[in-house]
Amino acid sequence: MDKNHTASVLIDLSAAIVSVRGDQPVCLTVPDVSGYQTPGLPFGPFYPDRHRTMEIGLRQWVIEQTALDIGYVEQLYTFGDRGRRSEGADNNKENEHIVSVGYLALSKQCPQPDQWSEWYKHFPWEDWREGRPNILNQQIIPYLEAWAGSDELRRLRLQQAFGVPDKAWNDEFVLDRYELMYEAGLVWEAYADGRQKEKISAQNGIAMQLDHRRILATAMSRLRAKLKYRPVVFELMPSAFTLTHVQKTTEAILGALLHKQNFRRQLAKNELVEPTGKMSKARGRPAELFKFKHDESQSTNLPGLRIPLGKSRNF
Amino acid sequence: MDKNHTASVLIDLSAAIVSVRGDQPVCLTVPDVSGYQTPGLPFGPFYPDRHRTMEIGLRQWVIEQTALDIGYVEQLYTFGDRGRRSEGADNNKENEHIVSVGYLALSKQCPQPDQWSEWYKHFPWEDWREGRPNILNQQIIPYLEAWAGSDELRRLRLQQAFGVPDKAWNDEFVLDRYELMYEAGLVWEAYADGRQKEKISAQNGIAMQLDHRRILATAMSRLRAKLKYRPVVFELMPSAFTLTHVQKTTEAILGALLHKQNFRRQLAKNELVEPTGKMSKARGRPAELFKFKHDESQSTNLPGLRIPLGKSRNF
DNA sequence: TTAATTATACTCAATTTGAGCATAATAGAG
DNA sequence: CTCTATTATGCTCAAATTGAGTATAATTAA
Repeated sequence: MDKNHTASVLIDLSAAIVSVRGDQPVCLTVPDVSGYQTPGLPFGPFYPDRHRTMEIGLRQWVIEQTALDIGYVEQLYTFGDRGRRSEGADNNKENEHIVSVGYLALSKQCPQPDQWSEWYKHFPWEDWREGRPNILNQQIIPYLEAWAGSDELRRLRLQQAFGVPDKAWNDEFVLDRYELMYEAGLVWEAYADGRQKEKISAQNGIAMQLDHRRILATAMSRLRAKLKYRPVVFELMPSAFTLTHVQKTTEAILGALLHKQNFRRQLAKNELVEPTGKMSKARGRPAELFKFKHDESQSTNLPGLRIPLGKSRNF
Repeated sequence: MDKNHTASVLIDLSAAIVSVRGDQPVCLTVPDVSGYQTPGLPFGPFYPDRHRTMEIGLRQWVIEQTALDIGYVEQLYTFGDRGRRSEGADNNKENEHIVSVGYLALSKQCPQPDQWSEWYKHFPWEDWREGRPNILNQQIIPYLEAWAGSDELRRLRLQQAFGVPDKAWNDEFVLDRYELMYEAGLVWEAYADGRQKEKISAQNGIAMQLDHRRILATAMSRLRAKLKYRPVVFELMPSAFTLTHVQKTTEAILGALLHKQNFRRQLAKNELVEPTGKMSKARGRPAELFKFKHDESQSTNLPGLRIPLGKSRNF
């Protein structure tokens, strides 16, 4: 190993801080700084001699910058290739390289509505709650088909990620779909990174700064997967809630509708909730209010919801 | 954010390169350098201006140093806290901080037997193929019970990780168990890091350098989990194999025995293998030789083995 | 030729899933 | 006060999957 190469880097801790507002999953964003109208994920530097672990460092700047109470935090992925980042007018001395460590954090509340951006504005093809999104057949699939042409490998990846022509849609493959669209030049970021010469015509969702939409896609994939075997939904719920509320929150994240009675059966079987004795009042028959049965410390290792793995989700 | 703190770090890419030799999962290790008799995982520095992504950087030094053909590579976790590392006599200028990015890599072969270390020498409590390991009841559990005392939180974590007293053993919680043992001062690394004053008497598995045993535990957890829903076993198999061979390999990684007929039914149902027409010859009735049905490019997104999630595994 | 060994086909009860109907409890309209 | 819209919840039932076998086949080694 020769030493003619620099190995010193700066570390950014980027966070996809997720919450659910009404029936929409949202993500904390910071306003545009680059001149484009693209929001970004919040991030802060990691100071290794100030914080013992990166997670502590992350929690620190989240508290300082947002005053949010984030309970659940999970490391997503470490990206060594940030594309255009290092050319910018940042405060890094002499064009130093930046590695970004992406985190997923869950928040029960989302105050200051304008700072939270809805997932499906950035990924309109991922919300199947009202049937197959039109943007797929009208925009995305035809473009991707053309891009694949007769390339066998590309067609296989297309089939895997988007289920075309005959396979089922898998809600967990958010990242795969985004990366395929990036490679095919179907998202703005591909143009911004110089992979694509012409600016694309269609707005395939609102773009984000740097690789932030990729980090969000990673967060969505991970959260959708985790939901099915660990009880993380409750990190997004208030202390007391109705079963329907849990279901609506789950459906928002999955971008798909679930069978009501079967959903409740899973909750009951796994003993994830217990009644508070109180009732909610709204339109219709009042619903019982429940609370999550277990404390934070062990919540990550509990069974989860056992949601069907993607059958019957092909419309 | 003040700037009185340094933010510049060096990046190590550490790899748990896993293979299976006979009926034992093994991991590539490098000999001791620190004077203790503890092996370590191989690692190399990341040069951000030489390699576009960290995975490329990793593959590069693996090829240079080991000449191994690693197909499957997956990022595990990025650790910001390496304990004793920065005090060492390393070649980093002025005590620079090191962040280590852990990777899991799978190799079909493992030449040079002395360089590969068996998993269960480092984690003897994780191999349940011949029943519940004695070391649990004779060493580990009594110590942990004493450590927990009447602390409610500690007892809960103990129950989660080790299943005591009445819950089932979950083969995926390798990391949780290791970290609990570390906190309780039951492994050598806790002593080496200065968390534990006295050197522990019992050898609870062979220790490793720095945080390498933690990285290996992360790799084991991830691989055991992944095995159940993605067909990664085939990354450890030769091009043609018998169904029994697949099962033995799976059992080695899980550290648990599986029901033969049901295992084969899963393989058949998910259409993961296809016959080659050839037969193996050994003792007993010859077995048909199969090959993995799909190419590398999509293998990560295929269904997998759907192995029971940990029932009936409490002896 | 026989025993030991390994492979594979087939069976069956228990459990889980997918999908639905039936009934209960409320608010608000008339 | 009664009816209707609305939401909650209990219950059923067929289909699929899982867990745990038994039975039989094809080899090698003695």
